[in-house]
Amino acid sequence: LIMFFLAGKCSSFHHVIVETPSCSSCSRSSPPVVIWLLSVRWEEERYEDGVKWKCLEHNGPYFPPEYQPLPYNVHFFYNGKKMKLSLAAEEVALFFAQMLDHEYTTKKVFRENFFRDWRKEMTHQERLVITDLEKCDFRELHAFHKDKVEARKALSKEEKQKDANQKIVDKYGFCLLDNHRERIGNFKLEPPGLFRGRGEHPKQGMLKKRIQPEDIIINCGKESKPPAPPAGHHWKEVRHDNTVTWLASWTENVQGSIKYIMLNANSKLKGEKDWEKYEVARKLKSCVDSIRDGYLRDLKSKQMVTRQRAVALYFIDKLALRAGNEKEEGETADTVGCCSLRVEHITLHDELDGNECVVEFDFLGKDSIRYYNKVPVIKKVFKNIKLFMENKDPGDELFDRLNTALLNKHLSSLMPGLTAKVFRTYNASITLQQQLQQLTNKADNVAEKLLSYNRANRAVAILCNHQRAPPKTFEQSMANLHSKIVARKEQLALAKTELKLAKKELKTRGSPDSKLQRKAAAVKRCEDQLLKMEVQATDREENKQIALGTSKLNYLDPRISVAWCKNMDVPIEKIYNKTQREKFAWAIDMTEADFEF
DNA sequence: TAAGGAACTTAGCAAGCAGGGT
DNA sequence: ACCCTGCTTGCTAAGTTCCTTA
Repeated sequence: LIMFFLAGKCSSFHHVIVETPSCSSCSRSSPPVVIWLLSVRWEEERYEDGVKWKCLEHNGPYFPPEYQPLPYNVHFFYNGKKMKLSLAAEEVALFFAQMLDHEYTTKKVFRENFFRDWRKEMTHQERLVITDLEKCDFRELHAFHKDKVEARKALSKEEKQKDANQKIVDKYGFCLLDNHRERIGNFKLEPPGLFRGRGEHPKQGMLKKRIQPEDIIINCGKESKPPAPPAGHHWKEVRHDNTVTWLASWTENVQGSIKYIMLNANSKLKGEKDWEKYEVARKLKSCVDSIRDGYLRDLKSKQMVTRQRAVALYFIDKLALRAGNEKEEGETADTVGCCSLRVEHITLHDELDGNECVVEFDFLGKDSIRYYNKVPVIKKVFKNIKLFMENKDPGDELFDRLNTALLNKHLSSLMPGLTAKVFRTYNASITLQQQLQQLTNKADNVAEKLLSYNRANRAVAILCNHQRAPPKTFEQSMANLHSKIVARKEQLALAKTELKLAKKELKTRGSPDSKLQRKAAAVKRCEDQLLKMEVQATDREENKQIALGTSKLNYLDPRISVAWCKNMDVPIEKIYNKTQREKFAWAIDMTEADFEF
């Protein structure tokens, strides 16, 4: 061990138990002796530029089960008449039938796209007959599907299905990367179905085809045995590219984009990348002041591009907007980010609600989530925006001279590795750290500490606009919680009177002390539970439309949270569930209480 | 420099599941 | 033992960024 240490192969000893035995006769201590080595952090040799691994072995993707034809007593009807469909047409019909409970199957675009693609799967004969979607009756298929779901629900307690599933995971769920067994993130191929984009997607309803082995490129180590394709099939290609991290890829037919099978977030490869991301963000912390000075200066530039870049950066920094690449029209839902903002997305107010120079944002961002915000900005920014909007139509780009490539090129010249998205990471993490400092008070109990943590998390989620639809049962569950609180309050009052009674009894009749203690404990228990429930109610109410998960998983340096837990004496399990702990194992392992982002 | 391709991160939804309450 | 509810997990779409090609 010491030889490795001296050779620089091992940078630190983790969990090494050292004992200093004393001599039994003279009781002097001997030099420390390493008696137990639990784990050592090895400084594994860095691979040369761009190389991600040396050996990679896996069993390829798991294919979804083949289509099972409908039973004889389930019928499709066209124009009121029973009609037996070909296997291919039947499969696609069932996709549609399965979705019938969803509102979007009533949407015009969805139906048109579905019908067009469905007809492509039909035989010539079928195509001649089936010419109008309105005359199609999928009700029996729909009912068949619902029965199947019900049946599976009842069956799900049976363990045998779990067994089969476990076998699949064991075989396909892991790979061997540089002699480490690593979990794969998405080893199951996406099953065929109807595409449902988010928002008003022009391609919604189109058929997402079944992926064949012939569509798949396998990536694995040169020396390793490539996975075997399903019997009677072959892979599109087997390659050995160790500059990338994916194990398999294919081109998806609806958007024509490439999809990948990659490692789980808890893998070494992903963990290191995550750590790097936060290190870049921390580096931004050390130079963000001069970068801010820079773009504030640029607001006065003679060059229009420079001014637009400065205003865009101001938004990205202050509001944590995404970069906003331009998108091909008609291929995706109409959403924008910073650089692709259009005139119609902002309204300027010289004065609003007692603030001067207010910019009102209203646009659809990623996933067609609405961004709505009224932001007071500095005068120079306000004037510039006015200028950018002059003589433009609502549909014109606000930053007509700017795009993400230009912006990122500038950013990387200010700091290596700096891009627009680093600002989101940086501002999210620094906000969490500041909020935790402000909100947490050492005297709080665990429940209140956690409320503070969630509030800090919430501040970040609001900044990043991470929304969610309030759960359908939200009002109901709030009401339930409140009635429970009322009940608990009554119980508390009761416990208190009983305690008083016990006290009196003790004075007058000298009844046993243990009874008094029991009653006091009951009051305490009630108070604790009441507080816990009240905190929970507050938390839930404040969280109604906010999604905390995304920021926790992708934007907040886990070391901030780990250090906070250590300082606050809160178990890490209270803020990270099992998956999250696995993903952030690197941070949980290395972070000391004095960590500062 | 524009356009498209490739690789990887970020995102919300909903099915599934576990754990608490009755 | 059972049911409900809220969290976890899987899923896969939708972004960003960097690279390649013309």
